[in-house]
Amino acid sequence: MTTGPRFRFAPSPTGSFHVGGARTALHNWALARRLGGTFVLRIEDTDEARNRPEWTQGIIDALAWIGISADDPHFEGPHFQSEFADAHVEAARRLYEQGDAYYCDLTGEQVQQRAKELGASGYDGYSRDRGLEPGPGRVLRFRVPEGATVVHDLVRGEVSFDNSTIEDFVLLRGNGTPVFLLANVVDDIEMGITHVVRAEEHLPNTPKQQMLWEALGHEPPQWGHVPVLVNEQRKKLSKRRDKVALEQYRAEGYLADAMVNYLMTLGWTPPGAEESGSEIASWAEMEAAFRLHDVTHSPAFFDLKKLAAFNGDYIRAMPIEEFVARAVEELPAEWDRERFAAIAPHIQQRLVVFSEVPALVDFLFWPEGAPVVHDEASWAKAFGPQWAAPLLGDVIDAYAALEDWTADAVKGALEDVMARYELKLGKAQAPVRVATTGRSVGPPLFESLEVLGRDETLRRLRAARERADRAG
RNA sequence: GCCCCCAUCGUCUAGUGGCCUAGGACACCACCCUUUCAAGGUGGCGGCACGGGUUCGAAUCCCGUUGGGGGUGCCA
Repeated sequence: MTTGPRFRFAPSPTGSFHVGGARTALHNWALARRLGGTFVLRIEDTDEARNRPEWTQGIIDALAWIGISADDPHFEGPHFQSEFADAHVEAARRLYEQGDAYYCDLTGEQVQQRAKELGASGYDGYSRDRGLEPGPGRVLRFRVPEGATVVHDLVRGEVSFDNSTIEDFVLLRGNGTPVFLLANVVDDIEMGITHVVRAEEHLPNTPKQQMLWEALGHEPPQWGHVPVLVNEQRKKLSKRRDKVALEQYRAEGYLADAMVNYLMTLGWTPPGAEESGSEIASWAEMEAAFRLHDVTHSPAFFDLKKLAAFNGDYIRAMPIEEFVARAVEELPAEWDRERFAAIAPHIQQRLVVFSEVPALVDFLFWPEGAPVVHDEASWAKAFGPQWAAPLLGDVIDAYAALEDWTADAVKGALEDVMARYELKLGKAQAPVRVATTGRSVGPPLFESLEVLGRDETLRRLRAARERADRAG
């Protein structure tokens, strides 16, 4: 066990990694590294329905993707909650023997029934002084002491709870298994955790857990509750309604650095943002500057548009070789890599996510001689004007006669032709673009045609000319 | 219902009593550039929820209201 503060990240395996979890993991990671401490990964695997080995690997992979590497000396784990099963039972036994907990034979339904009759809000302490022994179906409940519990939170300061509003909560189920509240605390004690940084939804659990730490004879950890991430309805991001799987963003071609940078701006401002007019910051900068004290107190909307903007920025900032290497992953196997590399510099600044790559350049990879499928709206617009078809004819002649097939030459030839029609380039390029790419938007035309090659360009141009003539 | 948290442009935020006629980013709009679309440049729109205090002075401190959120399980 290392010295220094010990942070923990304790996800339960569910088959996908939540972006909100990613953010708290990042917070813990930044703190653990900056303070020379340890980031402990503990998988909360006690719910048997959620225990699958591949899910654990999924968590490790997701963490690694956002830079939290299991190979880093500050990383410890994975540990599993199930490792501490004996300690959970032992802690419960101790609490019972100390008189800090007692058994109760009421079922959940009976508790509700009583509360209803009494007009109380929850369990009323019915078995507190009944001296019940352990037994099947009997739950162990914590005897909440009188007074108040004050939680010192690194994000929000002092939060105080009147203990009379906290019911005697369950520690051990009727079947003897521990509930989250107990297991979580015992795990943290066993692992020597000093800092519990997690989402705000756990704040109401905190006084209960703090009492448990104290009853078990330990000084409670430093707490830090960061605000939750919400959707446009301002509800907590949920797996059911919202796109929350980190894996999905990764698959769509979001860059890990962009995701990390964006996530960190939620509830916190990276250093230098004000002066530079940019929230783009490296992990090293953010790690060095991150303080829980500076984290905002209110929920943050997870904004896809802003994430996209970050991603576009990061894509544009990539060295071209790196960009090509990443973009190529999106291409069908049969597409020529060299041909793609030739056009790559022209699409880099037009991307938001990498999954858009194939659709941007597909016209360069259609099988030789295949008919161009024209987008009809684009065709109608480009070939609406009277001059379009004749101009296309002249362009064909000019291209056929061209000595060099370079972007500059191709552009020059079109300019010569369009001058006779008294057209501007913006207009004149339209029929050529639609004829060769099928669409009215795309990468720069002449560079594209250079890559396409003279023969294929001419073939597509002639096919379009024929179609235009046929239409009259 | 009860407990807790929160409240600055549409969104993310800067702001910790005077530097604020409230700054930045994303989005949006306009213009410039231009080979379509982007990118880039310039400019614009737009906010301290409300009401009381405290103070010479409040976005900043206190109280209340309203509004949002979270929790309230023998889930985690």
